[in-house]
Amino acid sequence: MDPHLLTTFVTVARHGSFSAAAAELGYTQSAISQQVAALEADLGLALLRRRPVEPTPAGRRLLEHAEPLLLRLRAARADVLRTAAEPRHLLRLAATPLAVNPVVAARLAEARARQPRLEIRLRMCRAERLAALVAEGRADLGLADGIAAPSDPLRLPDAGPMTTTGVTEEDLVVALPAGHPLAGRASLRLADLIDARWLRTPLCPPARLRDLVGEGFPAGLEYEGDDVRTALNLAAAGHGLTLLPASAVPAGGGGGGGVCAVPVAAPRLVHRVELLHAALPPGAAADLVAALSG
Amino acid sequence: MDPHLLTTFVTVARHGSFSAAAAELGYTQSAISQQVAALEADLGLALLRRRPVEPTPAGRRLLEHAEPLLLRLRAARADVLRTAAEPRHLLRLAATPLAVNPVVAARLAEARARQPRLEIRLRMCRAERLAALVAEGRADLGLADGIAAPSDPLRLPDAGPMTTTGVTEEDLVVALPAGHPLAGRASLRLADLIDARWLRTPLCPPARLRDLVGEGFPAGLEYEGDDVRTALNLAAAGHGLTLLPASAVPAGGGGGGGVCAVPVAAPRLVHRVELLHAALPPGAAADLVAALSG
DNA sequence: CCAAATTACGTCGACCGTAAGAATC
DNA sequence: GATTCTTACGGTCGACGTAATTTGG
Repeated sequence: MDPHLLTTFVTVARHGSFSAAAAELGYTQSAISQQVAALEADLGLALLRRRPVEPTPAGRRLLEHAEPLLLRLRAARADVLRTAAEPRHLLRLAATPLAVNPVVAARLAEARARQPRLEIRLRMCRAERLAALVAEGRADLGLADGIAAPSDPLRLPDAGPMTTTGVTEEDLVVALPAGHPLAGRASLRLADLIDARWLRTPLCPPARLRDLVGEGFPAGLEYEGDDVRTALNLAAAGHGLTLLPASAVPAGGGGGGGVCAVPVAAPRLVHRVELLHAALPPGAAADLVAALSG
Repeated sequence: MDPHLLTTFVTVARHGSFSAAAAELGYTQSAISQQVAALEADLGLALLRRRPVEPTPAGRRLLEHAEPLLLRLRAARADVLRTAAEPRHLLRLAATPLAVNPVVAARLAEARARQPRLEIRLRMCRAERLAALVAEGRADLGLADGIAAPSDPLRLPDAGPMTTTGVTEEDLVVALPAGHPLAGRASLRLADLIDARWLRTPLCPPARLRDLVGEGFPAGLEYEGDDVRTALNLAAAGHGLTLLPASAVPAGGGGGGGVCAVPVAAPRLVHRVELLHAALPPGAAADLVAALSG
């Protein structure tokens, strides 16, 4: 179970070819063959079927383990090395699309006002990748958003020891087309919407939606992008409902096409933004964390 | 970052001695010294201060990563090997103290009635260790209990890809001494108890309690065991309140000393039991999982 | 001065590359 | 028969043990 052999195995499985893996890793075919053989000998069972090269059941199981394992290994290395890094003034921030709400943006501004030398590079990414980015040190700080019960932490993929801090919580609303029968309501319950069509978008993770609304709700349009205005336009046009933080839906229901935001009364849920970071690089990071935490 | 070197490093740190680690691992002092040196050279920084032997800040950080990392490595190996294991009729079950409630016990009985050859060895353990036990294959199935919002999964330490299934959810009650001012109430809110003294016991994880009740509640007695009757007796005697599943508190408020169980009305919480398992060993396991899932 | 970690050095084994040998499409 | 993986074999480098050396209490 040497990580070295594990990466080789993963690469071979991904390419479906020993020679391609050899090319990528800078080894000869022969070495790859020996490494795979060594791993199989170590475990005492076949991991790959040859010609065509594809994982056996045991191999598939190992693949499920190997990826997070290697991620955590890289994360550990990055985290330890960070303790000896020199101070930086450029902070690389990674955020999910809905994480930079007005409050977060304002706090970032405060921090920059207090620390003129502070530079921030903000990069967007999906929630699943965010923890990995931060863990591996490819981002210094992460801002993740999600739906949770009030004061409950978000469920983020575990990529090793990391600090998570709640930043904001705000009301959750359902974005309805202006003409929808429930559009005028002061609030509604998700249970009332069990038959509604939902917009499938990474803005509101489908897995979470399934938990909340129930299994097998009729799927509306699937929008693979993460632009909020596009999602709102789609919602306004009746392609499906969306769960969004209140601040993401323009007030008054005006705008282009008319969406109406109705707060979710039950279950009690909030849209939560969380800050996550591994060991902080010395420098401006600690101040920014403090500023964001409020 | 060879796991081999990592285990050596962890062992040295735990013993605070190179020679002791050498004895445990079956190496010479010299080898240990070289291994630690190799790890430090690889990372480019000191991990241990010598004489006395204790971790540097970077070393402490690495230790935080190393333990879960090595656990996951063992877990991966065990999981893959299990795919090739021969069928077993003895199932090793691990459970947290409150997980085997009447419903779970009844379902276990059903399964045994249907499968006469099925043997079950039940072993108790704390929640923190349960996921590790199952992941490493030292138990085939795990039954974990905890407090969560209705239909929300439990927060278990992540020890790799595992299947979790909800088994039961039941009401959560506060165990109050019979004479307590709130004892007669039909229900109460946790917010009402913010100033109460709580019994600190692994039966109700203190971390979770802090989340629910708030920071810095006055700590009552700390009970390190996990016997429910003892906890009830302590609660009856006024040492502090406890959150328990309804079925754990004898009805009628009678019993030895008098505790009164008052359901928790807000926040909406349940006591949840979850079944977790990695790859199922062939044999009776799948049936048992089905029986427990209801 | 003693216990304990480091360094020096020799040996053995692991791993990779070259090259020849199977196996499958 | 060509491509692709496997096996054979030799060289190199790394890892461990023995033993001498240094360091710190």
